[in-house]
Amino acid sequence: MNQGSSKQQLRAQLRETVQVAILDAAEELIADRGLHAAPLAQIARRAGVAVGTLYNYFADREAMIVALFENRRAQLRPALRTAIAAGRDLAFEPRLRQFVHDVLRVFEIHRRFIKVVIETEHLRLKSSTTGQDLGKGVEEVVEAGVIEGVIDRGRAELFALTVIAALKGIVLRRISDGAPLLPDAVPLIELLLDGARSR
Amino acid sequence: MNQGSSKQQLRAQLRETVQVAILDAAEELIADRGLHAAPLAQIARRAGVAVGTLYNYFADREAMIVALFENRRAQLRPALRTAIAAGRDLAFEPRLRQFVHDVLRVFEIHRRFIKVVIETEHLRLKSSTTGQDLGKGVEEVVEAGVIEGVIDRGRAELFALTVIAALKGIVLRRISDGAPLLPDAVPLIELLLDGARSR
Amino acid sequence: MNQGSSKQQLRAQLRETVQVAILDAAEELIADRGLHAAPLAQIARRAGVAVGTLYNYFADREAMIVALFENRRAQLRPALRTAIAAGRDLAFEPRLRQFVHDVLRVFEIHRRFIKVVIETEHLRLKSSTTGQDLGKGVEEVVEAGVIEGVIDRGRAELFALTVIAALKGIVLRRISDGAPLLPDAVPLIELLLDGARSR
Amino acid sequence: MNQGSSKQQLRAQLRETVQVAILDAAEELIADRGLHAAPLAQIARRAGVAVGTLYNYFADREAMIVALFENRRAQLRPALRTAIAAGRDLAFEPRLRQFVHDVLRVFEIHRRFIKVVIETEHLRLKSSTTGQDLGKGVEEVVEAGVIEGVIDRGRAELFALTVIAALKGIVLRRISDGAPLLPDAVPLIELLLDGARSR
DNA sequence: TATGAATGAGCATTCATTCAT
DNA sequence: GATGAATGAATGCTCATTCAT
Repeated sequence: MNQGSSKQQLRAQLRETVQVAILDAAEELIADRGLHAAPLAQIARRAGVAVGTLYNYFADREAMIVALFENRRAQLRPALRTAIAAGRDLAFEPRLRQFVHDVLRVFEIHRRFIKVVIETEHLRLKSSTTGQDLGKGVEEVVEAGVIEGVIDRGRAELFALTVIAALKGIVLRRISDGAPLLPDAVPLIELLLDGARSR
Repeated sequence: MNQGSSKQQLRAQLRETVQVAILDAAEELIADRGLHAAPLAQIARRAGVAVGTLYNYFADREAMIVALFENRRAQLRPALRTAIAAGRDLAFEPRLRQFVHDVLRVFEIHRRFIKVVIETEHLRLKSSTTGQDLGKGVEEVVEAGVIEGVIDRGRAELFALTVIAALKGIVLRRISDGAPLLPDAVPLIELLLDGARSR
Repeated sequence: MNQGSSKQQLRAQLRETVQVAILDAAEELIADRGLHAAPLAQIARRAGVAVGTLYNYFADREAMIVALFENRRAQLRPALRTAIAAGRDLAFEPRLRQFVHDVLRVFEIHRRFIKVVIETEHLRLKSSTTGQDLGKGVEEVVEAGVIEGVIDRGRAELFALTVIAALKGIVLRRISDGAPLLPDAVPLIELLLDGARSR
Repeated sequence: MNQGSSKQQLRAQLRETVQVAILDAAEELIADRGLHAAPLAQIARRAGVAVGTLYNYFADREAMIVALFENRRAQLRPALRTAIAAGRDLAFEPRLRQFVHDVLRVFEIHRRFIKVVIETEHLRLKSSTTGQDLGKGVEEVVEAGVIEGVIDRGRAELFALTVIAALKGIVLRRISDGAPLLPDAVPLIELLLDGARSR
């Protein structure tokens, strides 16, 4: 077997490594201080490179942010799609359970980025579509619930909105507390399906 | 009776008028474009004063933002407190209904500022306490529900979190759609208390 | 008589003064070192203002350059137009003499800027039209010579080209030598009309 | 005879080839966009080499420019010298004709570089001596005219200046129009010797 | 007090130069 | 020698803040 790597491969790997370091640094800073408090100088320092190096990887600051969102999305989207598709054969309730569970599991892996996504949502960055991906997923599942007759069509929109908002709110809180996300999956579903009244 | 105003009073009124204009302009710009896209020059222009004038009213930009948040809070807080206090004699369910209704009514009046509050929450501005005020209110009501036995203590935190998140999410959506907030009050309460399952 | 100036007038005068200082500084630096060796920091220093101040007068560097060219042109163009119009009643030869004389007199007053114009001509700045103004003038005069029968139509273009080139070349040389421009007027005309052969 | 090339010779040839490619690329870019709009990265790309390679051939950017000017001058200068020397036995008028004709013929071959030379003349690059070479030639020829009594000594400088300026102006125009240079040789000489007046 | 011009620190970006492979 | 990524100084530009009038 060819265990060695060609010079080109080595270069490409090195490039990859540096790019990953830059995007990680950017994500970290943005998550910690916000998109507008993450100057390139700091990103470069945290990534361990010079400022000019950033421009060997991205055309400009915006392109770097776009790359960050697209890179993360490339990891998140398939998982979200799988989460949506996974329960397609299930009845509404188990499907919703499954979906929320899967979503939180994915979000857990990308905590830092999820924080960034939620906190920058109001900026309506064109490259930030993860929020929409989540929205689509919830809507699809809810629509299944409507068709199945479990959810009133008239209440579907509000329900979807609430699911999305609750997910974001809880995730944000847990992330800021350094707490895990998954434990909230089951109680949240029960709350949303059966209501808060104890029986 | 002294119907006239002393020169001092006139001065004070003028000051008040200008300050209000400045804070309104700031709020408007921040709501429209974000905290970091609201330069003092634009705020001054929109307020109809010169840049230098801003510094006769506020020590610096941050102080102006603080003043904006405190000014609005001064209007919101009493209303929120009233909303909390109002239902103190009611049972949990009607109290929650009342509370959510009152909150949305207050938020409706301050749509623009509420947008600002929610969208800047992640910046953890020390002066921004409206979110906490809301949180406190929800927690107090929920606590009443726990004491009354309607809400399980173990689920209280999640329930409170969900109520808060749902309120924020729905309010943000309605504001961005230009839709009124109040129509969501009743359905939301029903959803949260009884669950999404149609019966 | 009102010898005093209103506050506004004073402000406007001050503004004018500063703007003139900036454009002069820019012209000086560009004349000395070239358009691409005149950083805003140096222009500001030479004008005795801070860098930021430049932006109170011009939108950006390019706008400043444009303003420089337009300001100078506003002074040069009328003089060139007058130079062209002045000899309209004269026969070709005296008209050409008059024209060249007038042109050199105007150029003498704006030596520094003329240097800039000639040396930046190849950059084809949209705002730099003085070269064209001169070209138009020469062509008009030459056309009069053609109509009068003094100049062959077939040689008119080359003659115009040569007049323009000679003017630029001589002017540039005299400016770089610190010599006056006018003394060349008469000999140049004689050379161009009668040829170099001594008789 | 040794018809083959040693390894060293091959190396030297390769070096030569690459250097030529680099200088050509530099000349092309500078002619098209100007000295200050020709970054090394673009020169390298156009030459088909990596940026770092440039530094194996030239100490730095300036040295590269110097090399470009010296390389071209090495081709131009002999031709100019020949042009000057060629007419040494001729009378002034035919000598001037010959000279201008020869100069334009040489310039035709090096259009691109001549454009660069004329347009960068005001930068007074130490390495750019082609303009001086031309000047020397014109002066020598004119001096012959003075000695021969055809040109007044008092008008010699102006005549020389005008010849040089006219040559540059016409050449620049023809190059920018994509027109050939030689057709202007005869009419230009007639104009300069006999004047513009048609007889 | 109101005004708006002046200031300069901070930021994004470019590009000649260096250097490890 | 060739490569191209890394470097950081230089530059244009923004904007909160200061200050003379």
